[in-house]
Order: sequence, then C-alpha cells, then structure tokens
Amino acid sequence: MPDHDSTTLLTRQTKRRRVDIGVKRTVGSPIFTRARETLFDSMNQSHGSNQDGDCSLVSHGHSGTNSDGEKSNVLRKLLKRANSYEDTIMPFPGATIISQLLKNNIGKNGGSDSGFQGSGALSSGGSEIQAEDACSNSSRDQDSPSDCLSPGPPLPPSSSSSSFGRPPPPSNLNSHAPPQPLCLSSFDLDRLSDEHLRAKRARVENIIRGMSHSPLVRSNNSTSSNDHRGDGNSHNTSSHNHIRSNCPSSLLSSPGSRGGVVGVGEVYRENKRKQRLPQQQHSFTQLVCSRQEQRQEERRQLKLQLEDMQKQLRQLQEKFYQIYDSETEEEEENGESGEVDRGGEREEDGNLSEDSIRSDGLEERHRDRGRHSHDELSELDPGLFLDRARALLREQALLDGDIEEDVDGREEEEDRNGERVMKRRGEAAGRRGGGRQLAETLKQELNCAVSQVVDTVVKGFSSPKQAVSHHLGCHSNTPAAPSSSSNSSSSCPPPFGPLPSLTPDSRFGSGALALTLNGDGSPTPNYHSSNQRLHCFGDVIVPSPLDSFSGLSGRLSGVHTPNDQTEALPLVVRKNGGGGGGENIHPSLPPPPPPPHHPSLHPSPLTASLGFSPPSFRHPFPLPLMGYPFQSPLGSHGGGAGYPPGAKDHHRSSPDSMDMTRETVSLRTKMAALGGGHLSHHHHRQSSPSQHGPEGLSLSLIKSECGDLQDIADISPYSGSTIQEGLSPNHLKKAKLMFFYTRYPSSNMLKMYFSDVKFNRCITSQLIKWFSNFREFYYIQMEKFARQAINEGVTAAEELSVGRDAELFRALNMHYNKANDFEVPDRFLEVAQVTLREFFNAIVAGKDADPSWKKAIYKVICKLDSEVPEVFKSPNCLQELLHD
DNA sequence: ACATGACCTG
DNA sequence: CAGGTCATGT
Repeated sequence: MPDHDSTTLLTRQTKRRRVDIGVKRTVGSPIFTRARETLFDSMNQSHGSNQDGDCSLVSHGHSGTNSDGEKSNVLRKLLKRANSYEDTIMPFPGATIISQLLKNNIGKNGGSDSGFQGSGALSSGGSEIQAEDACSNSSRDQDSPSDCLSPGPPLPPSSSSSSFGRPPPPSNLNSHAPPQPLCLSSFDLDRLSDEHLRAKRARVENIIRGMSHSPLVRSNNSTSSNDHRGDGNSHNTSSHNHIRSNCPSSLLSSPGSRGGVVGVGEVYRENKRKQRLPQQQHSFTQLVCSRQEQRQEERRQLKLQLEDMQKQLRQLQEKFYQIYDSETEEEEENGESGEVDRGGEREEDGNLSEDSIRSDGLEERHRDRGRHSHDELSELDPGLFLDRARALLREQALLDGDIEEDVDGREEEEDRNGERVMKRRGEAAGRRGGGRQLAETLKQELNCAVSQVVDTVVKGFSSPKQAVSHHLGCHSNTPAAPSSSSNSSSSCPPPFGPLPSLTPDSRFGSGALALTLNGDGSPTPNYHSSNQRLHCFGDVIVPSPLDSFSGLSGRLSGVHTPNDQTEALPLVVRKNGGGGGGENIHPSLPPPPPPPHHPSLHPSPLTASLGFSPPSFRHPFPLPLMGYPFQSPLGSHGGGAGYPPGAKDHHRSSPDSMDMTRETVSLRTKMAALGGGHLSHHHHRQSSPSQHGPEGLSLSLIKSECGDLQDIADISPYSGSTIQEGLSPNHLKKAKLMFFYTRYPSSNMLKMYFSDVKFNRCITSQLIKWFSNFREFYYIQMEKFARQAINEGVTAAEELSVGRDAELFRALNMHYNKANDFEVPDRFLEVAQVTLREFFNAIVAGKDADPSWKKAIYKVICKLDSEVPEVFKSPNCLQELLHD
C-alpha cells in the first residue's frame, strides 16, 4: 500500500473489509485488512450525507386548488358545454339559474349590474375568448395591455397586487387595477374608500380566483405549467393558460397582449393534441356509444339537480328582490345621472373590453329599463353567468362590508368594469346602510346556495367525469351519465366520497410491531384524489384509474412477480424469499407480516373485496398499460410521480417536493404526467373492480401485457409518458419513507411500489442505490450512537432504547423524513433499537475487530423488514400519507 | 456474465 | 446522493 497519510491508509484498509449480508466478503488479503483494527475510521463522518442539499425549486405552484376550484370548474364546463357541444341541452338549468339569479340581482340593484364582469378568471370559456380579444383589442385603453399581462397596474393606487398576496390572474387584474382613481367630486374621499374597496375586492377576487382554479386544469397542464414557470409571474399566467387550454372553445387568441404567454398556451394545446391522438387510437367504438348514452343520462340528472338548485336560488332571489326592490327603484333614478358621468371612464379598465363585449347588449338593456325582471334569462349567454355570479358575489361583499364608504369606491369599480350602471347600485347600497344586516344575511344565504349548487353539480358531475373522456370533459363534454353503467365504479363511488380512510394508525399499526405492517388492511387506499384529478385526462370513460390501478398493480406485482419482471426488473429477487419468511432472530420483534409478497398465490376474497382486481380484468386492450399504474399527473403528486403537476397542492406544502434539483428528472416526470392519465383510464374502465375472473389465466396475460406496456411506452412518446421514465424527488421521498418499513427491498418490491415508474436497469439500480445509501446512513448512525453509548458508560444493551425523542431517532427521522410529515411506524423504532443494540453488543464484544463484523448485524436487520403498507403502492401515496 | 451490496469518494 | 470500486453469489 502506498504511504499516504494515515487517514487515507486507514480508509483504504477499511475499504477492504466488505461486509455483505449473508456473505462474507473476503476481506481482501487479511494482511491489508487487518489494518483496520481500529475502526474508528469506520465512523467516518465523511459519509454523513448531506441530504440537505436537496432543494430543488420545483414548486408546483399550482394554484392551490380547493374543492371550490373543482366545483367552479365543473360549473364552467357545464356552462361551456351548453354553448358548444350539446346544444340539445340548451336550456341548461345551471345557466338559467345563475342567469336568473344575476338578473334578479341586477334588476334589484337598479339593473345596472351589467357592469360586473369580473375577472376573466371566472369567465367561462366563451367569455374568456372575448376577454382575450378585449385585451388585444382594447387599444383604446392604455392600461389594457398591462392588465392582461402584468399583475400590477402601474398606477400607485393599483395596490391590487399588494392587497393580494400574489398578483391576480390577468383578467382579474383588470378589475382590480383601478387605473386611475376616479376624479369625481371628492378625490380624497375616493382614496379612503378606495382602500376599503380594494380590500373587499381582494377578498372577492380571492374567492373567485379559487373558484377559477380547477383541479382539472391543474391536472391537465400542471406538468407543463411547472416547466413554464420560469418567471415569477408565470404563476398566475400559467393558471390562466390552463383554463384556456382546457376550453378549446376559447381559442387562445390572445395575440398581442401576452407575448411569451401566448407561446405557452400554444404549447399546451399541442401537448393536448398529442395526448389525444394516442387516446383516440385506443378509443373504442363501444366506448363512444356508451359515452353518448352516458352523456344523455348525465344531462338528465344534472338537469334535475340544477332544477332543484334553481328553485333554491329563486327563493333566495325572491328574498333579495323583495328587500331591495323598493330601494333599487329609487336608486336607479339617482344613479342614472351618475352613470352617465362615468361612462367614459369605464374604459380605463381592460376588463371593460370583456364585459362590454359580451354583456354590453344585456347591460344596456338593463340600463334602459333600469332593473328588469329576470325574464331575460334566455338572452344571457352561459358565458355570462359566471361573470354575473361573480359580480353578484362582489356586490354582496361590498354590501356587507362598508356600504357607506363604498359609494365612491364602488363607482370606481364599476367604472373599471366598464359598467357605469353599477354606480347606481353603489349608491343604493349606501343608502341602505340600515339594511346592511339584511344584506349580509342574504349574502350568506346566496353563497351557501351557490356553493350548494356547485357542489351538487360537481357531485353529479364527478361520477360522470370519470367516465367522460378527456376531450369531452375539457371541451364540450357531455356530462357522462352518472349512472353510466359502463363504469361500475363511476356511478357508485363518488369520487369525492369519503375514502376509506387510512388513518395513519390503521396503516401503521402503532402499538404492535407485527401488526403494524398489516396496514394493508385498509383496502383501497384513497386514490380518490388521484381519481378526481385524473378524469380530466381520460379519454375513455374511466372510472377510477389510479385507484384500482395502483392497488392492483401492487397486488399484481406480488402475484405475478415472475411475470411482472419484464425487462430489467427480474434482476433483484433475492429478498423476497428470505426476508419475508425469515425466522425472526429477535424474539423481541415479532416477525413482520409475511403475506405480502405472494398475494397472488392466495387470492383471498378479501383481497378482491379490498379492491384488488385480478389482473385478468384489466387486460382488455390497454392492458399493457395496466402493468404500470400511471402516475397521476398530480402525482407525484406529491405526489406520486413527480409531483406531477396536478397534485401540486401538496407539493407546495411539502418541503420535500423541492428536493430534487435535477430538472431533467422533474421534466421527465412532468411529461409523463401529461401523457399518463389517459391510458390508465382506458384500462380502468375495462377492469371492473368487483368482478373477477379466474386469476390463473390472467397471469400470463398480465405478464405479456406488462411487456407490451413497456414497449408501448417506449414507442409512443405520449402514451409512454404515462409511466415515468425517471425518478422524481417524490419518488425519493417515497423511498425514504419506505425505508421505515424495509431496509432491504427487493427489486420486485421496488417495482411494485414504484409502479408509476418505468423500470429499467437504471431505474432499478438507482432505487437500489437509494436504499443502499439509506442503509449506509442508517448503519453509520447506529454504529456512531452505539459507540457513543459505550463511551458514555453504558454497559448493557438493554439500557439502550430508541424512542421518538431519542437522538438517534431524530437523526434518522431527519434524514428520511425531514419534513416530519410522516408518522414513523413504531416498528421502525423497534428495528432501530435492535440495530443499535446489535452494534453495541458487537462493539462491546470486540467483534468490530473483525473486518466483516457488521455482516452479522446486517443479516439480522435484513430480516426485520416489514411489509410496506399498501398505501405506498399508490402513485399518490405521498399526498395521501402526508395529508394525514 | 450478471447482479448486488458494502465501502469510499466527491 | 451519485459514481466508482471491490467482493461475492448465482
């Protein structure tokens, strides 16, 4: 050996002693190795991984969508649909309801309501188009361009951005940015009121915005959005684009106003198209037929629902009417004059264009007649509904808040909106100070009603959604009939419905070591989230793609293990047999539930009930895909597969999402996410969850299918994308969490639990490498703490215990569960304690003199692996896990 | 040959 | 955490 400094020498020597589990690595020539006598170096802290390094920027900053967003989205779709596709539905209930409501309000308020056009965010597809045009066209407005593009209006008062944490979506901006404070009578007064107004507006805007962000949108484009978000602004912009992209109807015609953005939009479209093509190829005539049928049914149901809701709304409206009617009339007279004054000013806002375009006609009418009856509903465009609704909300907000002060402020707003008429309302409101409470009450009621309606619609929709093809859903989809028979799942399990909750406890048995792992018990982990998001993609009617998928895949893998290994996978097998069955050396640790690995062998009814569908079911055509659960766009969502765009909610929240810096990975992931959705859907559909054929047959099929799947993935860029080709930060995180259960996962296991990844040698080895690194850190810590304990005078291993507050545990938790958003299973603590004691004993016994002294410990530890909860088989598991 | 894990290094 | 090397097992 060359003489290097002693340190290096030591390390080298140390190196020699290989300690493989189960196999004694010849420690090179004993001569060399023996140098290692003092293993202190083994402690090399150098290894201390600095995992901290992981900090990637991938912020999936998708608008945190909330249920509201979804609802709104659905509503939008419905409305849109009314226009474009299914004309048959023309008298769309929803539309009428809203329109009526709005009209009524308008009328009450003085019929000047036309002014509201709120922000494009809400705008329905149709309106958006107009909005776009407006932006581009609104040459007259100096501000208009800025409105479209930039969040903040140039003018000082334009604190719009300030009022909101982030800049509102372009369209919204318009409304916000009061380009110029109205220089009406009292300038100062205006300013004061202005602030209040802004605050209120901000609130309203937020609400609207929230509504505007629909999960679907996210899911669709989320991936791409991430990619695009280069600039800080992109956040809003991207969301906006998404919306547009979703609605084919809205041609992204935003030529002038948003330079770069436009390009982005186009990109999205392209992606969409690409995605579609493959789907279409796969589409089956059957599906088409069933789809249509479903649509009709869906329509009916929706209609019914809407009607109900309509009734409710009407009642509310009635109240509203009664209350304000008298006032409004009076106000109108007064207001009229005011309106005229401001007429010119309204242009200031870019929004004007939008509103003016679509609503002008209506508004004018309203103005003329003052407030009118709701009769005109028919005239309203569906696109307007949302705007109107928004306006209504805003109005209400205003009312409830500072009716008094706002008179001026309102005027401003109205002007911005381009509706002078609105003024009246403001005035009226001002007068009504007394009625404030009433207004509040009404507001609340209305909100509730609206939300209810939305919910109802969503619910109705949700089921259909699954069935609905991506195209349909996005574009003109007819609502898939909720009942649609085709999807057993679709109709019944409301996606939103309560999931079989896997509470952390259930998942990971807290108390008993042995039991903990059985967590599988929770049958179908909640895939709901994934489902919800996914439907958008699915072209075909897909009930719940991921759920079944993920669940199935896991099981399948277990069952078909041999089969599954198509290409590279087969590599690792070692662990299965040994680990699972292994007799536990340590009595203290009950043997982990062995069942997992070969579930297929013992297909129990239970499994079926749980939702495992035998592979056989799925394999109808798209089978190949089935092998891999596609990562939901969300995915990684947290999840799962890369946080795919969709899931973004979590992503943001979870610190880890940012971990990976490698863009390549993330990009790939994203790409995958985009493509991924549809295929999975296809499968799903076919696989009826409940029914099951003979499993035996399926095995071979599955195997072949898996192979096909991979092939397909390779071949078709888009379809292939469904399965991620790379590992995302989420996967890493997931792997770390899995480490709490298994220190020595087999390649098969990895394949099962990372079913959303397209496995190949690289991936497999990378995953294995990850775990290898995890182990490395784990053992280093163990040795370190064991020695530390010895140094501290601990004499008996029994004195060592690893609790959640132990230094050792904290170190480990910090490494594998940095965010500490995962409840580490007790089992892990047990294992850690055993490990620590093993090290302690070994060191105390002087075994560390043996180069391969760790080998024995490894052997022991590798048998302590426990089954990883089923939840981890879900591509979205991260989200699900972390949510809890 | 291939696959895997430990160990080391950057 | 990725790469590389080494040793080992199949």
